[in-house]
Amino acid sequence: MSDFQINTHKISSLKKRAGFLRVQKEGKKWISKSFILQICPNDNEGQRFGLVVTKRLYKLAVDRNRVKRRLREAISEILPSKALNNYDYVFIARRDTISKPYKDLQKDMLWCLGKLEAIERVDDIT
RNA sequence: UCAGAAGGCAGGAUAAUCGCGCUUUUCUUUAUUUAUAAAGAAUUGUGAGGAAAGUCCGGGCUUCACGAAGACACGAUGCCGGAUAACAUCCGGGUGGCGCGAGCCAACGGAAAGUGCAACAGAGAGUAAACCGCCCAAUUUAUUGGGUAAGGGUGAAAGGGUGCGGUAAGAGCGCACCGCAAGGCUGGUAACAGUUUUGGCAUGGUAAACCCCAUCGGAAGCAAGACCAAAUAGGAGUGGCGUAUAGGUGUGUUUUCCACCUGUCAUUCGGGUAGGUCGCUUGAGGCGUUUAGUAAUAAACGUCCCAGAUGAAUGAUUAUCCCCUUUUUUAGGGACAGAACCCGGCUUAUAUGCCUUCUGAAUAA
Repeated sequence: MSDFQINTHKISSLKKRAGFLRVQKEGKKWISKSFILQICPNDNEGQRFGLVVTKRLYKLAVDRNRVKRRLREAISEILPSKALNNYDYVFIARRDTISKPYKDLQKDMLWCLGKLEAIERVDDIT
């Protein structure tokens, strides 16, 4: 498993409720103004991401779809090149996600990853 | 020009970079029987709505039930004719109401089958009733007995209305006109309309109160359902015999009959959760022309293929233009809102712009 494979690997999405629950229970999380990020290592299944946009947050389907698209766009730009492989990432939308400019979303994502990745690197060293 | 009425259309535009679903073609790699499957890359085409929404009706499609007779429910619809696969929809007409008008609105069958309901006021509220008044009679001159629904008063509503005659005073008591009811005739497919004869006023309202009448209605839904299939549990189908007792099933409930099952014997073999594939988009399809019809719509011909996802693609960022608000340099904003098996409707939300026809008023010719 080389670094080259990480970059070309296509990120897949979490599809089962069980996967989300596992990340929530076993993973670590960091909260930004745009969203909440939860991460958790998986069994060599590559990078996987999940999106959570509850109906309570946005009443209209149009708004929920818009939030998901913006987050997915940012994920596909950042995750494969910057984040660790063989981890599951779950993004939970917050009330401000829809009104934040796109650049702020990118910044918050890098910030969250940085905070969480730093912890993981310490584990790798030890 | 102003004020309105009816109907229809559009639902920001263009470009650049990056990206997603499905799809066309090609190439590479891997596996095996020269072809197919899987993965990756490039490439072609395409990718939300008028309401995609609410899930309120009607269908298609799918599975189950698709025995007989009887009784009792339940739900929906409700002027007439037509359109349609069907409808609670649509079109045309009738009746009633509103508006100067164009037009709009209508749960619009039955109250002489029955039951119920109506506060307060009022003498009396439904087989009418005598408080005041009017008239007659009697007498103790102020009351009693009787007649009377024309007048007053009460009320949402007082048992036909107006006028004339009539009378003690009155009264459909009689007559005329209007209304009402029943019958006839004429027009209309019909709802209904017109007209005429008779009656002599009976039958107040409420059925989105129960109800009655007529018509219609099997149930559940694509998480329907079909197939491939790790796991797990032991069963499932078919045929014969039996059918004594008892129980169960037969899709609103229930009764009777009837059938089947729970029993036993023989025989056959798969079973179906995770996951996957199909169902899944060529259809009561769109567009155009012609013909028939007042119209809804139908027919014929030509032409087009126009989302098919499944933790759910249809986007992100930037620039220019357009529109709106504004402090007119600039800044902010772009209605309602996102397909989930598919159609026909209904209902609700909807910034802004545009078009057609018609009505009323004012002015000018």
